[in-house]
Amino acid sequence: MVTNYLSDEEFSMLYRKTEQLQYAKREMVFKQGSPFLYVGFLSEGLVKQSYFNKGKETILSVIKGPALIGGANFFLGDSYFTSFVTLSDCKICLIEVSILKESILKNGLLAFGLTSHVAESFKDSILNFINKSQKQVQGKIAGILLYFADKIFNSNQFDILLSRKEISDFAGCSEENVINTLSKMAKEGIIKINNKKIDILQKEKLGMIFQCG
Amino acid sequence: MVTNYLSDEEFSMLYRKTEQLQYAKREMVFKQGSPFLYVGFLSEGLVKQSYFNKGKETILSVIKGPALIGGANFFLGDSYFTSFVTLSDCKICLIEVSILKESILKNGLLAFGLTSHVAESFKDSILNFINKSQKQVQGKIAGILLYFADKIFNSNQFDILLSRKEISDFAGCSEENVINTLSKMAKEGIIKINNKKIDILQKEKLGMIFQCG
DNA sequence: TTTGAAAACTATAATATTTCATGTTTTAAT
DNA sequence: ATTAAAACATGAAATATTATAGTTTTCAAA
Repeated sequence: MVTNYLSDEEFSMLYRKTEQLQYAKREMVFKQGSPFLYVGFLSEGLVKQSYFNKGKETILSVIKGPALIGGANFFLGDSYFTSFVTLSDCKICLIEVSILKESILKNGLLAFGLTSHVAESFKDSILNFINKSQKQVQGKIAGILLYFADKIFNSNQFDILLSRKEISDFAGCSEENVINTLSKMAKEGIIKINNKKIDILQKEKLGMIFQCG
Repeated sequence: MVTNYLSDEEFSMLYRKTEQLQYAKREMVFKQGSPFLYVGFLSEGLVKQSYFNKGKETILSVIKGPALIGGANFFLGDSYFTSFVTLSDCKICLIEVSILKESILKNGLLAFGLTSHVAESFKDSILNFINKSQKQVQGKIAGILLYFADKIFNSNQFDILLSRKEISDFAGCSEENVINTLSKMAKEGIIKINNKKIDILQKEKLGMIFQCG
């Protein structure tokens, strides 16, 4: 965690200047292209990170608190590289970039910690893309379902907070393909779907599809 | 450039410990998974960066000197995340990680410079993947050709140093699809191919294919 | 509770991509 | 110069993906 690298003084400095906010589902936290003024500490909730290009959305990741969001922009220029939108109610602290920057220049460890965090999240995104680029749609979708089950909800039964369109923007395929693939999996008894509620019935089989597909 | 952030003392320190090496075409510089001991300063030549997974190669980027290679591993663990292989004869300085690390801890600016460089190259990779995920094969291949023409060789006539298989590992499609697409473009008079030598005849058209395809 | 819009779904047709089989050319080593 | 291996090429069949269009379901506002 980033806070591990802060002295008490630095922490209270940041904390005093910090605003903790409550966000509803589907609120924009940071908008791609707008001035980079805050980094967010997502203490509770789920957020999607996406990139928009010619009206097309690509979802880079779904992030679960506690986590830092927007940190990568520290090293990328003056405006947000991607958008962050809540998928559930969230609690987020906004930390002023100018203040965090001061702390970073004084505290090499904090800088290294932040950087490592940013690099890791980049690495995750890239591994995700590599994975997708080597798989067919059913494999990608199996991967997304397993990700939600194991990394986000720690349960085989969950409410996938993304629409079918969004799942397709995450997987990198058409919406119909997502719908078809999910229906087919349901027919084969691998999952049960009830709108956005998903129940993984045969996890090993789903794992196989992810590995092979 | 990274050297901008070094004091004279630091520079000579690094320089004394540094080995400048001559690499032939198709030599491995850093191997994915091996211990991260050196960062490379590629002063001359071309290098490909790839990730291997279950025997499948994914080419992340083709890098032209002068450039830093392997820097991202600073923030990613103890072994190389990707492999780097020369595509042409190259001159590369190997810089010991332990020594660079010392300099970085002492010099916040150097740290920030290195980090920004790393973040930028991650960003490029991600944009590249996003681009590919939204395009069909002809669009991806057009993009690769334009990249070589504009970013690497500054000429519409060049020797693409990748095999058809490698182009497919870069574009994310099958080898035959690359071959077919290139042949089709040649038949339509958009490019001329003679084995690895490529001549872009109708750049606007290629640009259109890149944009639309 | 009704109603209307958005989202989810389905089937089918059209398109794109991969795979496979086969043959040719190029390259590099002897 | 010869030869084996690798790279390149081609076309056709099989498969995967997208596009189109119409239907049903869901959800929230009136």
